[in-house]
Amino acid sequence: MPTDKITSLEVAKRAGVSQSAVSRVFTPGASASAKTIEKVKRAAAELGYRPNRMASAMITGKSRIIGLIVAYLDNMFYPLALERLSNALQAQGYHILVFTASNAQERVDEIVAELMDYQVDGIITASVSMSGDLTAKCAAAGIPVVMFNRGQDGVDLSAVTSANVAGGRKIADFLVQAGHNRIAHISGWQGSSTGRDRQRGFADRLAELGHPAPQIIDGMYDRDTASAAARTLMAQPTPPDAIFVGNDHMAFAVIDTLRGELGLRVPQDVAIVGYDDVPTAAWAAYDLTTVRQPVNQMVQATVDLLIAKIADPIAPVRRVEIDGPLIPRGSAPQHQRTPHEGLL
Amino acid sequence: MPTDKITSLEVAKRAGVSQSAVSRVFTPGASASAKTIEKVKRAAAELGYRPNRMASAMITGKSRIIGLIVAYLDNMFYPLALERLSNALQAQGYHILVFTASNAQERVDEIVAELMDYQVDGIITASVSMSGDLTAKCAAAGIPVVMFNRGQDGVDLSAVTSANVAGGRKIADFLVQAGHNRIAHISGWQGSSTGRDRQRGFADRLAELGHPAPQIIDGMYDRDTASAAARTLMAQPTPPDAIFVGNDHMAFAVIDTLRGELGLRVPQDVAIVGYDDVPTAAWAAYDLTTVRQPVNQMVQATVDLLIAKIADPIAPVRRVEIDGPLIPRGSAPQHQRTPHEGLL
DNA sequence: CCACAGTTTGCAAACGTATGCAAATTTGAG
DNA sequence: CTCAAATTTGCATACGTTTGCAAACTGTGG
Repeated sequence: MPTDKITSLEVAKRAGVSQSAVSRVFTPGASASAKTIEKVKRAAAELGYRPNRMASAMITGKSRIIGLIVAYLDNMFYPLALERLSNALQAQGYHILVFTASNAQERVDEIVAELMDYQVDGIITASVSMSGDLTAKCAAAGIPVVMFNRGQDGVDLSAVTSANVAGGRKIADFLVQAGHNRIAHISGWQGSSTGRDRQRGFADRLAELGHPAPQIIDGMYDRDTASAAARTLMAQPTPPDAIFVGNDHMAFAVIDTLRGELGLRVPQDVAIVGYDDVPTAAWAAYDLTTVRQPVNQMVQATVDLLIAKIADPIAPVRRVEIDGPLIPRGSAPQHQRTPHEGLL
Repeated sequence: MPTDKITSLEVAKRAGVSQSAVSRVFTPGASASAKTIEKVKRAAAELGYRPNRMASAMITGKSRIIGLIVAYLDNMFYPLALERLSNALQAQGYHILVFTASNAQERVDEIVAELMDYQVDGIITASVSMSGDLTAKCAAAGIPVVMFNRGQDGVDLSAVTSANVAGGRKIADFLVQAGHNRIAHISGWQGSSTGRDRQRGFADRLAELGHPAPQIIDGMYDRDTASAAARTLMAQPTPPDAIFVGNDHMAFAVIDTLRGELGLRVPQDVAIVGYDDVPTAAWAAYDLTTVRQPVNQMVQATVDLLIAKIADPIAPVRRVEIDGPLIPRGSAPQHQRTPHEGLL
């Protein structure tokens, strides 16, 4: 082992300075003369020295690690967000420690405890909710938390989401404009703010436009549940001619079920609109009309909020909502629909 | 802040023992009397004490962090692997620190340096290659490395892959059996062992069966490149009647291009076979015949190899290949094909 | 009741870095 | 060239844990 463990002391010895000098050269805010910097950098380079982050973390309390708690990775929206978050944080000198929380609540508590063991500088939660006392614990420990793509009432945590209510409204406008009059909704999980908000915006806007309340089934953000919901909807005497599905992941399942299992045409028999605009939505097989969640902007906002809170613990809690456009594609055409009674 | 920083010393004081006793209670291998354990655990619980991992990491050199270097997350195979790896490692008390390597080689070097800063106990690389001197550096630093879903020649690193050569052969057998005689291949990136091995198994087996060498285009594991390759193949005077595409991710693009853009029928005009069996392959829109990569087994083998190497640095380097079945689906039916001259 | 082996315990010294403090050095103005 | 102000430097300590060592304690057979 030629280059096993090089400490700042060895570098100091070789550079002919004190250990503190070496430390200062590698500490951003510290003062050192140009001459010292030069000598130390040279010696460090020759020995292949790099500061030991663990030692540094212990003394400063800053690990430069961000804990990410994530539940599902099968909805492509999250892997993408993870990738972008990781890149954005790497650019700032942070890295992501991943914690997968199958789902259950008590697991989240245990996970946060583990996170604190690692002295993480901040926590990002994605597709998962934290209990109130847990957030209290984080606050007490002084760990900034930002919720990504999920809000939570009655908890003073920063959160970044897309403008879900506005998105739901856009879809209502779009479907009404396109001439649909039997409109249904397979909603996102009603236990999540995203699911509720999208549904609320959608239903409220339909009501404003004088449309009857849409039939709604909770799809639970689950493919099978969404497929079952689609079957239920279409088995009725007067099936819908348009369905807003609470996210793209479920929308794909719904389209598969309609086309493959029920022999229906999308969009001719039923128009389908999703939410997220994951890459697959643009694939020809689905060509899904959907509302885009601007991942990059959401990621940037999340990172900014977190970094700000780490730098200044007094930074205020904020709820950021980022608006995303409706992307019209083939599964729900934009133009006025020719009158057509669909199935019946 | 009620519970800010509780150290082992405070617990010791409250429990009426020495600080070392507290440490020993929380250190698996250490000895402590039942009475002491009881007292310490009680005091720790009352104060909400948890050992500081950073301090522990500094002194033992073990961080219980595994570095994961991953390039793309848009091929669903990797998010799934990440999720499974994270779960498997969490079960062993380890966690994953994510490093996204866009792709470039020099980035990987920098990333490994950063990894070493964090004193990671081990490294898993997925969809990315390490240079030889880099592996030397890791070996020198005593950091075990396991390559996931990628082999590398001339480098003594442990690697876990599926049986790619065998998989390629299975596909050759399958397509020949189904009666195809104009067989082409849009290969995985030839810079990767997976791409090369699948191609080799496929081409070798076709030759063994007395078939002419298939036409091969490198799809680079990229959707656009694969689509372009599909266009090129089908634009020929005698287009293929079956294409083996190097992974599912590209196969979806190929199917979209064939059906949407070229107006061809899959499987009637061209049969398509993929590789990976990501969840989307089972979706009705694609219903893709493919060779399954047994993610769970691959993950388990990876974790086992890594843990073994961490526990015992002398553990031998191993190459594990796990065989996966061909999953027949609609994109390339199993039964004998009725004679049919396809396009021409 | 004693000697002895086996446990358990506390003491103190690490681990590698950051940082307050005071001494030493450099800088700049007059 | 001188002196004060500003900057740089080294010393020593602290961070929270693990661990070798020797002392104290436990239980056992004679």
